Amino acid sequence: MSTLSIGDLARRTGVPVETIRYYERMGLLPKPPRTEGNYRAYEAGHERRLAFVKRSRDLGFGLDAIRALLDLADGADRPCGEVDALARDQLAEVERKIADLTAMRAELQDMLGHCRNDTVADCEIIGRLRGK
Amino acid sequence: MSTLSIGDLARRTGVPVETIRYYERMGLLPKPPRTEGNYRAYEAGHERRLAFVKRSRDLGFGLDAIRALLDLADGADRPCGEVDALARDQLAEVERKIADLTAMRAELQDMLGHCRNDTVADCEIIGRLRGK
DNA sequence: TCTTGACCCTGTAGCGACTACAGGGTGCAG
DNA sequence: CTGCACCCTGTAGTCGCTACAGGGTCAAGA
Repeated sequence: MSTLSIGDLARRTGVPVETIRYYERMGLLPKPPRTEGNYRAYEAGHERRLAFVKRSRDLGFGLDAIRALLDLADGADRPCGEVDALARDQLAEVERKIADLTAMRAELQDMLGHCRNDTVADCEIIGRLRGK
Repeated sequence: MSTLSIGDLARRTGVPVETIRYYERMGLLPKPPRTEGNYRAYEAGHERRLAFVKRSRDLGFGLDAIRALLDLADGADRPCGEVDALARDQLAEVERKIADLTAMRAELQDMLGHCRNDTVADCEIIGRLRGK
């Protein structure tokens, strides 16, 4: 056969077996045909779809957005404005998180830079957590 | 009275009422005394402690780390090496997240930069999600 | 043939840090 | 005395997995 077990698919895509089953339950992957012994039997189309999901997850898209992207990807003739909008929303979200984390990093670095390694009573870090 | 209701405390600290009750259940805040009508009655010490928790959360510390920081903050005479270590761990975590998000941002920006706003079939974004 | 072990199945519970009810009680102003 | 804002407990939902428990399947080796 040219079919893949769920374990094969997991190895090829780097997505854990449990996560593949989870994506199926969430409606991101179609239910594959089963073997006589009730094992899932995947084909190349399933692997491509899962790879799409994984790349989208790696870019931080949520499962709802990925469902939408998959739907859009299936309609070849439609304009890609909606795809663009989803990507833009995701970029905005990523930039918001970077801004938050950059502020945290600055404060943590500053706290650590002032640490004189003495007792907790005089600790700059504790002092700032208590309210500067 | 100089005591605060949970709503007062929420307004003063910017921490939602439900979250304050949650922190109490999680052992981050001591159980406050109650009024006759079974309302929580907070004092200044509670407000300081909650402010400490909030500042720590704003820096991204997890609740376990905050519990540890609170314990350390109470022992004034001990050296602050453990505090330092917790802050360093947190900084490393923040830097890891920034690195991940920065890579996502670059890829999203690149995808959007190549979008020629035509049909989904030729869409650069979809194309890259499918596997470049 | 039997057994071992790796794999697969379903269903459910747990994670972190909240958030959102449902279904009730309290307390004060008009 | 009647609203209404506020408070109480307890439980369930969020997101995206992850980790069992308790079983079934299947191929290789003794």
